[in-house]
Amino acid sequence: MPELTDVEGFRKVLASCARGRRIDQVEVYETGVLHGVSARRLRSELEGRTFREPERHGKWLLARTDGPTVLLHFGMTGGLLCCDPRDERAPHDRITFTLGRDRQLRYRDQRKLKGLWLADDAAVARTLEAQGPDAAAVGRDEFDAALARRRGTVKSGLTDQSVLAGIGNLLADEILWRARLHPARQARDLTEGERRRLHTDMRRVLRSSMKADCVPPRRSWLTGHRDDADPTCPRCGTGLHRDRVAGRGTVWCPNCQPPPS
DNA sequence: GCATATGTTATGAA
DNA sequence: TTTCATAACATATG
Repeated sequence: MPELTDVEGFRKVLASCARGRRIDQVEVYETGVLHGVSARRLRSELEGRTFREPERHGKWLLARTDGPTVLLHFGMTGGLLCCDPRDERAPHDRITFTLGRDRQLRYRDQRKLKGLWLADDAAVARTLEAQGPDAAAVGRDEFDAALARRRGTVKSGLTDQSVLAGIGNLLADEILWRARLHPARQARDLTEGERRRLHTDMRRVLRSSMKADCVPPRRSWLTGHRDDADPTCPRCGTGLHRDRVAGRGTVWCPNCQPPPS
């Protein structure tokens, strides 16, 4: 699931569930999601600490404490839940943080593609250095500059986390459809007007998606049609095309999004 | 068995 | 140096 919008939802879960609360107990059920830290050290570094205001950059969630920061990445199937410690554990609950008598934060992940890192401020900075500006915060000029110097397709530019942080496969298709740009257009070939439109529509898509904590599968959106057996464009009724662009399954409207010439 | 899945990264090639 | 496709990672589903 997790793109910027989903991770922003997890940030809200973390803030409302855990901010200001003391970590009484850390339980590791699957060490495969730990990176560069043992279960023993994770426990000893975090138990007794208090969660502070969490932050997000792109698809990274920064769980700040009064000690080290827990960096979380959710891969394709990860999530963060606020539970009661007495709730039955789900098969894919990998790490739990018990916060007092009636709260437990759970990192749940089926595929274990990513996971948790324990980081001091310098390590946090190193991780974020590799990331482009956050897609939900980037201004038009910076967005413009990043795309104008980018070679390759506009879709690969949007989804490259070192160019722009937070856009995944679903969001990229939705944004390009909204801006009426074919995903295989060369980023450098976009006119200034097209880049401006792309920035505006990206902000629109992100704002609506962040309200829903996901890319909403509404029937008025591309995402609401992409899994149909015979999908059509909600704007013009034309049959949608599907192919591989930038290495990912990509859906677009051949009428609204004219191919590169 | 095959292909697919909202993510990242190592690898080799263009 | 950048960008591309591909495979790999681990798991589920159609």
